[in-house]
Amino acid sequence: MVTISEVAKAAGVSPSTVSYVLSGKRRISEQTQRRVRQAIDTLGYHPNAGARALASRRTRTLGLLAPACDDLTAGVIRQFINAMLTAARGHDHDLVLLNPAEGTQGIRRVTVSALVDGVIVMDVDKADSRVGLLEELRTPTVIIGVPDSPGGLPCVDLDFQHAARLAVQHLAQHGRRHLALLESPAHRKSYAVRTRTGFTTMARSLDLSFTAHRCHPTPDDVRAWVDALERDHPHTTGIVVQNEAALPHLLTCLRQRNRQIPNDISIVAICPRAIAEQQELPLTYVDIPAADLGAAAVDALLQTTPPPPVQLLSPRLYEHASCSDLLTP
Amino acid sequence: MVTISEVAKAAGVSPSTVSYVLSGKRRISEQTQRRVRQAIDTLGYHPNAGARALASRRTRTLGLLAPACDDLTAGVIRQFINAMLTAARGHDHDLVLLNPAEGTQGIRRVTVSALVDGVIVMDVDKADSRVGLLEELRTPTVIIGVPDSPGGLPCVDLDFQHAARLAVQHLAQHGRRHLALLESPAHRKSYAVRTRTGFTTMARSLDLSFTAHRCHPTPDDVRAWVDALERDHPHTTGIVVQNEAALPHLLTCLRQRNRQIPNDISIVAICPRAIAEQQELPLTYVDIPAADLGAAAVDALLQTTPPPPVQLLSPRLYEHASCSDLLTP
DNA sequence: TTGAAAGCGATACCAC
DNA sequence: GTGGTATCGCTTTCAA
Repeated sequence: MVTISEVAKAAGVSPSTVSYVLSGKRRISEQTQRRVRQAIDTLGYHPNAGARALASRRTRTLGLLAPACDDLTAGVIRQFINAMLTAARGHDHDLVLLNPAEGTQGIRRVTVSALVDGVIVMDVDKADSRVGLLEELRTPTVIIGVPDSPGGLPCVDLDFQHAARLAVQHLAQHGRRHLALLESPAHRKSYAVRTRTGFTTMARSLDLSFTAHRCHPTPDDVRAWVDALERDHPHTTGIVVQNEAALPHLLTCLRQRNRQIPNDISIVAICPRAIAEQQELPLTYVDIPAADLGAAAVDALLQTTPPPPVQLLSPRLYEHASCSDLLTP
Repeated sequence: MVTISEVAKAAGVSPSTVSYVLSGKRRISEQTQRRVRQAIDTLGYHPNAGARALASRRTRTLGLLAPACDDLTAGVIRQFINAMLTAARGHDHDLVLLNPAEGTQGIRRVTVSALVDGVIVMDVDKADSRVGLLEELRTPTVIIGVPDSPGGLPCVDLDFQHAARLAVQHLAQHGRRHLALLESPAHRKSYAVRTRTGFTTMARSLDLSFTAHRCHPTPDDVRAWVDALERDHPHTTGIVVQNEAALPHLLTCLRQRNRQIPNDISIVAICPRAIAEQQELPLTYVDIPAADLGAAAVDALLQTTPPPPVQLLSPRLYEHASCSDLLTP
């Protein structure tokens, strides 16, 4: 193992000088800097993470509490994780995965054992028990999502309310006056509620009829959801899909029933672009910009300036063939 | 921050005693142990990770190099990650995510900076540049997958050759004598090759006709794949799907062409159970036991006894409606 | 512009 | 069965 002293010796300087070259916290002459960097390169020196953390009281590591889902939403989560990993590495930080199964204790452990400098919490419930603990621990924290009482913890999220409004507005502009919202079963999550709020308020204000129901992303449940829709709201001509995992099943089901998209029924999904593009037909969608959100979360955590309490990214709608105005009412 | 000395003081013992109570490397009287644990609990003590790593030269952290895919295979990857996280925590270890984008330098960095005690590498190519580096670094490593020249690095994987044989055998038993293999585009991965090998050898030995082609998991490409199949091998009555992300598109496509499953054509997928069960019909599948594989990898990394060079888990086939013998040839 | 040295908090060896 | 303490490799203050 090559240490800072060896580098110092090789460069003919003291260990502290090497340290300062690395941290940039002191002016070092060009000369010396070159010699030190030279030595670092030739010896292949990397500072010992433990020693560095011990001395500086900073670990350069972030904890990430991500949901443990294994269904189709995994793709979205994965995009978030990738984005945050890239952003963290961009700030010369590492990412350790926290186990959701350990709940609140896991967070406590990594923070009080000084394994991480901060924590990013995804997938918070509207009323989330972890929020209280995080505040109390006074560890830098960023939440992806917006719990009912963030209690001072900075939140980063897509403006789902706005996203739903965009979707409704778009459908209305294309002549759809009877809408349905296909919701995910995650009714405890704030994004679900905010989406529904945006959906209903916009539908009301445009004087549209509407209905909204949750549905598990399984073929059977989606079929049942469509059954119920056709029975109770047979005039529905537009569907907003908040439950991205249900998309393939929904499209399958509608096709089996010979419901033409967009002629018989239009669809606007609220989901990441990658998901929308994997579907069997070109979907009009409001993007969930996972990469931007992940990067924003990491930046908020690492910035020296305190981040805004709630940072809602503006949604954008991408128009494709699943909603256009071929309909002749 | 509560330190080991404070715990020691509170318990009326020396710091070393506290350390030994925690590590169990020395016999400590019941009495003392109770007092120490008591103090630990009331003070909420967790040893400082950096200090511990520095003194013990072990970080209790594992590096995980997972592929950064964001498509449907993300679900599989996520299962692996969950399994490994759980297994690692079960051994009182943490997991840091390595950035595939940093390639070989990332591995070097975390090992020489003593951020991790070992590395798990997923998604290795048949000929993978990282293998050489890992050997040279002499960091404990486990590979999930089997590169052509593991060069002494332990490998853990499903026995894909056997898995493909199971699938072929099953189709043959149900009267299918003309088979196709729907491969993923990942022809550089060893599992792809091993699957194909198992497929072809078993098909030959059972005197079946067969064909195998790669396909991107997009609706269009799958449709083209089916087109080619119907044109060049119109008698095909059984498909083995190695490309799990293409499954939904394949099922969609076959349905659109009124090809009944399993009467007209049978399907056996090689994929994790969770994927198989998300499809629109009950698939017969050979399970990729991500949880078992992940756990096996972590165990291999953390066991004191050197792991076997190549550990191939036996596949198991689960029978459902996508392959049964309703066919009357 | 640079060096010396005092910690950081745990481990594990040497004593008893 | 327990205590004292040198040590791990780095950061950062104090001094020059």
